[in-house]
Amino acid sequence: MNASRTARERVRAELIREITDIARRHLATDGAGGLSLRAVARDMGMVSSAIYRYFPSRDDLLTALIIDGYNAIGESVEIADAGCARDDFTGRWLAVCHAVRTWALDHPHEYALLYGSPVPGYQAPEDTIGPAARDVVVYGRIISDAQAAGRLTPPDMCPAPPEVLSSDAEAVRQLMPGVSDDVVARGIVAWTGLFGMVNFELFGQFNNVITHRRELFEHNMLSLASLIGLPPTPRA
Amino acid sequence: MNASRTARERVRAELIREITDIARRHLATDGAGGLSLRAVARDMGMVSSAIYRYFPSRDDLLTALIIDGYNAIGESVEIADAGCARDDFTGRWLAVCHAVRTWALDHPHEYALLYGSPVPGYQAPEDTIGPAARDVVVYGRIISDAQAAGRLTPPDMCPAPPEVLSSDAEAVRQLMPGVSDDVVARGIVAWTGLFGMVNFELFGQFNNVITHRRELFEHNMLSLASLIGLPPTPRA
DNA sequence: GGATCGTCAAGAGCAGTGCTCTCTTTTTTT
DNA sequence: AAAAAAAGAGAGCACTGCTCTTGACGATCC
Repeated sequence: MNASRTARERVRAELIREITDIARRHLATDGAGGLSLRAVARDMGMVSSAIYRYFPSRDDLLTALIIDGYNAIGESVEIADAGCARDDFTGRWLAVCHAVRTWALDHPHEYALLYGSPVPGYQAPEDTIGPAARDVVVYGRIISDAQAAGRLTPPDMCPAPPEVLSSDAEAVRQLMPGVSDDVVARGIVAWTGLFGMVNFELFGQFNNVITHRRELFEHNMLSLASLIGLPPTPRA
Repeated sequence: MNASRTARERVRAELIREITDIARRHLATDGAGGLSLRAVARDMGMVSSAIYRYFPSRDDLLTALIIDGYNAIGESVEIADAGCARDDFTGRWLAVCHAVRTWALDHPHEYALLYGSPVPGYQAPEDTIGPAARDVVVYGRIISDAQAAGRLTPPDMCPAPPEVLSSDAEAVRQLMPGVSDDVVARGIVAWTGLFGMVNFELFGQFNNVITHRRELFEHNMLSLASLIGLPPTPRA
């Protein structure tokens, strides 16, 4: 009985996979707002109402795509980090930055779904916060590793973070154990700066202004690396 | 004839204003995707097709809202900057940062329209690039003023920007005359970092993680200020 | 083996959307 | 006053998300 039930379940799982695949294709071409259950159903040779057997609502389909997206960019970041020498902290940071940017440029609509404005009327459920952390976990490990190796020497040029931020810093420190509140704050600057750059490039703020985007991006990521206190050059 | 013609035109202008006002209210509550011409028409006691006399398409209405939004945030930034002592460069930078953040928090959906993911199927026309620059013009003037006053001393901690970026730097330098390529690049880091922070806060990336958001924001903006080379403390 | 029950596809239908057309009314111009 | 321009009203098209009912298929139990 277990086998037979699994047979059904397997068909179901396969259909769910096919639906999300087609939906992702639609997402890539038309964006989140253009994602239509009926169109997906048409592509599958199904009638629209049948889709609702698998996804109770359009938002549930979106949620599935969002989780997949977080996992995809997270995996991409993990692979990029894994391809670097463990003690090349700046290189690992740069690799992570380029992985984020490249993935974003390759999947603009999916990226917009993850890091752009929330889809109107859609509220991200709790299921998304786990996979959402995959990329930042990698980032935290880089900082933490550099700190442990004694290679983190942030330039002192601005006041330490105010006392009131210590509880927040403590929360973030779970991702990057062993670093000071100051480094936590700098880490947030760099991380948000990374996504700020990607957002500007992807959402059109650089149009008609910046042409050598990859070079500017890399240079700016190096600036942020030095703000964190990472060694000035990769492989140094 | 001029007066009579103006009479009609005045009614027309008034109606356009009323449409955009109602549309903005809908935008504030339902977001860009929930903006419905029919709903706006209903609120005005009009029939839906009549709206098309004033805005040929939903996208044109969106464009009007976007231009208004850029002007609103730009004006907000201008006022914030104008409220500071001219030689308090770090204070002016901080004021601009807070103006952007406050406006974003007060008008989240409008902000998302400007700096979030592009609305699906909507392509921003050229009309939007003028007003879009209002805030960054203020920013550029702060940097430029600080440079002219000899108060811009960027810490040297990372390599200068590569040669290939000089043409892009030249374009950006129109906003901040008199500064080096290095400062231009740092300026872009800070500017994108500002919006990166606001995006993270507004789009939910800080949920369940950061609680003292204003304090963290201000501290991080000070970090970025020191990266640019602005004096470490306001009013110094 | 046959009855039963859960799962699924199909279709009709509801309320809503952007947008286009035609027709009538109102206002301006001549 | 007549002609012309502008605006409102309404019907209609194609589309959307979603719900409900109907009928068929397949696994399960006696």
